[in-house]
Amino acid sequence: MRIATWNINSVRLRIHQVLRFIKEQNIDVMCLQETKTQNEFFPTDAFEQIGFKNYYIRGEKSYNGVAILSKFSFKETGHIDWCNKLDTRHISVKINEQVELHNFYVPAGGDDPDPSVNPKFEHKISFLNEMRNYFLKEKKTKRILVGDLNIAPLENDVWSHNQLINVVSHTKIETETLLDIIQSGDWIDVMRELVPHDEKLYSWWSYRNRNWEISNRGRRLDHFWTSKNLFSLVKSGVIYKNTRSWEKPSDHVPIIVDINI
DNA sequence: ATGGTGGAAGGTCCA
Repeated sequence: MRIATWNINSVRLRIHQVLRFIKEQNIDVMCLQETKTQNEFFPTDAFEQIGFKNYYIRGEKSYNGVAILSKFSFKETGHIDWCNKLDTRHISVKINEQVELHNFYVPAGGDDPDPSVNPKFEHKISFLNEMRNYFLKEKKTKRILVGDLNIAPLENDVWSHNQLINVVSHTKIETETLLDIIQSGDWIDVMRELVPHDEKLYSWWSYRNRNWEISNRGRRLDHFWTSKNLFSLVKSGVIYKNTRSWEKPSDHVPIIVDINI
């Protein structure tokens, strides 16, 4: 099964890019974040026309929004209203009898990495703590977790560890908390299991840099994890950088993982 | 220290 995750930054604006990506890369299960539309306006027809007749979407006006679309049938297992907010940042499904798939859009956290003055950063940290506590209780299950987690946890997940150490997405509290979620939840960070830690690895390049490819000031904000008890079935994984060069691109690029389930 | 760009809106908020 070939599963992909992509922060698409408006599914309606970039529907043709998503369809092109799915067809060119022969994706089976497509997970999206930042769809930025209510369910009634989600372009489900376009997905159905390429054989993606199964979907679980959860969106709101203008912000957030997550979706899982698939060639194969699955069972919706619901969503959690993290931090008691009714925002659309999470859904989960069972893609077979055994395996649960979680799709997350973690809060970006605003600019100031001080939870006492920046409520967005406080929200991000609270969200992460709730994620940690939730998955502590799920250790025996077979799980996949994907999405835009808005944190680059390792030194070579950013273009300059020293210059970004006080920048939201790479601060100590964020990176330590994310690594703790991985460790305490028996997760494997698939892309980092496949790529040595001394190699730079990014999934996002800011729109604010016109020469994004030359300057290459990226960050690895997007993630694909499996539970430890599932990782042996992972056959390959890539961060598919090509889409960042497409016309009117998302600032994030997809991750593709092949897994024998 | 600042601003750089993009999306959904049709204000400005958010990234």
